[in-house]
Amino acid sequence: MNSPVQRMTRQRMVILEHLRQMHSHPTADELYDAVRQELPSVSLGTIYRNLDVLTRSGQVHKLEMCGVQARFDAELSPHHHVRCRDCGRVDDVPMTAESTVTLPVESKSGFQIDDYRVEFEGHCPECAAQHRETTSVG
Amino acid sequence: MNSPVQRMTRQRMVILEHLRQMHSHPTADELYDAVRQELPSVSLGTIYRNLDVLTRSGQVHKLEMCGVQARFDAELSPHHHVRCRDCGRVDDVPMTAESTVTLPVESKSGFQIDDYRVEFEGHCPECAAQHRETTSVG
DNA sequence: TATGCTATTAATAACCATTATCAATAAGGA
DNA sequence: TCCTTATTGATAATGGTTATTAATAGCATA
Repeated sequence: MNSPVQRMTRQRMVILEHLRQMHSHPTADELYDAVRQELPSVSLGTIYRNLDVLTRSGQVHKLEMCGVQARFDAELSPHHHVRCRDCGRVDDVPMTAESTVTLPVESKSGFQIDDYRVEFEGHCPECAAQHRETTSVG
Repeated sequence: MNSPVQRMTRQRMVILEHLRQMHSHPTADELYDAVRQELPSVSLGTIYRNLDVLTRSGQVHKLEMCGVQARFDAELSPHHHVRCRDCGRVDDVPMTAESTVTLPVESKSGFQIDDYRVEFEGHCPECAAQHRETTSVG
C-alpha cells in the first residue's frame, strides 16, 4: 500500500542534477545523452525508471504534451509551456492574470473538474526565421 | 505541393458516420470496434489512415490530449475538453469568457505564440463515485 | 565496521499505439 | 466503359516506453 523507501543512487543523483541544470525540458533520450557523458554505462531504462520515481515523488514534472514524446522539467514553480509546432521544442511561459482560467463547476455530462492546464503553441525563434524565409509574405 | 483528390469510399463514409454519432471521443481502436459491426473486414490501418485524412481536411478533430492514446471528435464547433484522471474518458466543456486566455506576446526565450489550448482534468461521474467509496472522508 | 534486506541497476525483451509497405481493388472523371 | 490513381486489407516495421531478471549497492541496524 505504501511506497518503498527511495534511495539516492549515483545514477539518480546525476540524472536529477543534469535535469536541474538543463532548462530545455529534455525528452528521456536527450537526458540519456547528457547523463551518459558523466555515467557512460547508464541504461536508458534507468533514465525512464528514475524519471518515473522522481515524478511520483514530486521532484520532477512530466510534461505530457499533446501526442508527442514526453518531456521533463525540474523547475517546479507553476508556469505554462509553449511548444514549437515545427521542431517540438518547449519553452516556459510565465503565469499571468490573463492566462488564468476559472474552473467550470462541471462538464456537460457531469464530470467534476478540479484542475486545468494551458498549453500554448507557436514557433521558436529558429523555426520562425526559417518560416519567414520560405514564405512570401508582402 | 497540392494534396491528392479525396475520394469518398464506403469505409471512409462509415467511419465518419460512426464518429459523428458517437460523441464519446473514441480512440482509434474504439472506433475500429464500432465500424467493424458494419464493415467486418475493415482494417485498423484503414481507421488510422482515414482519421488522418479527415483530420488534415478538417472534417475531424484529433484531440491531442496529454500522454495518452489519441482521441477523435467529429464535433467541430469550438469547445474545451476534460479528461478523467482515472479512466481517461473525455467530455466536452463549453467555452466561456472565464475560460478564455489572452495570448502572451512571447515566451521567455522569444517563442512567438499564436494559439493555445485549455485542458481540464477531473473525474467522470463513475470514477468519482468509486473514489468516494474507497476513500474515508469524514 | 560488518551484516542483511531490498531498492536499484544494466541489459534486454516485450509491449503497444501508430505508421509504412505493397499488391489488389475501386472511386470517379473522361 | 476505360484509365488513372487514391484507397484498401494484410502485415511488417517503428519508436517510445515498460517489464523482466540476475547482479549490485544503499543504508539501517547490530
